[in-house]
Amino acid sequence: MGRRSMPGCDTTDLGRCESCAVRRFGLCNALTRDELRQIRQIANRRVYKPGDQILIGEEETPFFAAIYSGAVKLSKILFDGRQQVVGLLLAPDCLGRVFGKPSPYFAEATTDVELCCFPHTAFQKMLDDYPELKQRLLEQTIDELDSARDWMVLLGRKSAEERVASLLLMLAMRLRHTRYDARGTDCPVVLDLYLKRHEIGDYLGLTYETVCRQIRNLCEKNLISQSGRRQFTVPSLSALAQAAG
Amino acid sequence: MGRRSMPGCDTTDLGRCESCAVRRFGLCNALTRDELRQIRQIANRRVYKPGDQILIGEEETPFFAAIYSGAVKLSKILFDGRQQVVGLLLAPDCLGRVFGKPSPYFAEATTDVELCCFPHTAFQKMLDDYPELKQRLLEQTIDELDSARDWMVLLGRKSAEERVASLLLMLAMRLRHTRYDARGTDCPVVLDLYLKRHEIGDYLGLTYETVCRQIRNLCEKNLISQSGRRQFTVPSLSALAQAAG
DNA sequence: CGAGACATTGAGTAGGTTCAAAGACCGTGG
DNA sequence: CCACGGTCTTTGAACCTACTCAATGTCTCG
Repeated sequence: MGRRSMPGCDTTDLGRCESCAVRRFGLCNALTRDELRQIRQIANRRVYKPGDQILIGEEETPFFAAIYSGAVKLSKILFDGRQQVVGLLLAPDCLGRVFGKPSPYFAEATTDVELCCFPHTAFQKMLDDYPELKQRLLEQTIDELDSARDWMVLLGRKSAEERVASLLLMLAMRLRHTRYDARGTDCPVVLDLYLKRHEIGDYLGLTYETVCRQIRNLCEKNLISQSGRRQFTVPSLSALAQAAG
Repeated sequence: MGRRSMPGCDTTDLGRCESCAVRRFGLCNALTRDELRQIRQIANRRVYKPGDQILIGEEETPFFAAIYSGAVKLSKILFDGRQQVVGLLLAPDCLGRVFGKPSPYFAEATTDVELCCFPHTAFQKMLDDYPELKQRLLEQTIDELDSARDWMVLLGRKSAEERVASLLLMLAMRLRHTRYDARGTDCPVVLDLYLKRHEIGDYLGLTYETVCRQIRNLCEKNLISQSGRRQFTVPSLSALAQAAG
């Protein structure tokens, strides 16, 4: 597994909060201007390249972080190497444990990633001081739980084709949501899949060969088209949703 | 699906908090005596029989509840009837949505169940007034998220035999934990599976026939023995853990 | 241009499903 | 108390989806 470069780590420079997805849709949305100014003080920025390990299963978590940009793959690995991706974290999501406990997951950057990291004790203090923040964290955790359970349905009960369709649909929906492209509900969506075929397989509980074949299937049915190896166009979300179960 | 009897509903009578699992290990553990006295006031008790629907997908949740006794099956159903159980809730667990949003799950009693129910607004006020309580709720939600992700590994990557072994292991561990049977780590455990074969299948992403066959397998390997149709004895947890992956 | 990683495609196989039938258990009522 | 009906469970045989193994193709980056 790629550990190509050491994760960079530099401090400050966060006048960027204004345009940040975490501020607009995520955790920091629960903060007033003053509180935001305060959380900036304890935050520091880290950047990663595709393939970098951000967290290593069972090791002490060094921080709690919000994702500023990029995509992070969260996974668990069985003793014999079988792997299951348990989450794909994008822009306004959070990463790591709140209370400093070791996180039982591996987290790997699948694109260039920028994190906004908070040291545990300082962040815990923020949580205690600002109930809105803790409330927001609770809500986000509940949403994550819902997604995890949706994925359980996918893994337990859906066919290979439905799984691939579901993944593309999920990403398309997310994209539409954070971009606020609320044009007519059913216009074409172009989306980038930041994952290799192998990783898609580990996310969907399939082998990569099966993923290939099912992508071809969906193309032949005109439910999607490939504009690049990892870029797809979805002509109709509702048609895709049909195929996703 | 069984809707055999109307759920009963009576009020008060909660001097039972002292011996309650929710008090000892769950939410109420975060409260002082005084605060407990207060939460009692807003609580009311509901009882259900096996097969009763407690929550119906997408309907407004009538309450937030802690489980006093019994087992509740949480599931999602696909348009064509395929079902996936996404959680099995036992004694100190909680049920329903905190903020009154509709819960996207079906909840069904699989044994006799007693719930301790809190109306939304009153409970939300408790949460706002007692940060410890909210903290506890957050921690429990994180634990649930971890379990859900463990289940994703099971559904995505484990064989039928490993799945059945994992389920029994999980229940045995839970049982040992709440009963505080900390005798030598590896003594025999007797456990009741409150689920029919069909429900086990829906939990493990298998058909009930496969569940049957795998139970037989495990018996033949002496990893478990059946003492009743739904009661099993696990001679060695560590041996079972081996088989569970 | 070549090497390596990633993706695609094909053929054969296996684990789990489906379909079918028989057996065990439980509560009910004669 | 036993017989009956329904539900749940067990077992068998055929089938199918997704996996495995293997070869070929394509992209990227030095």
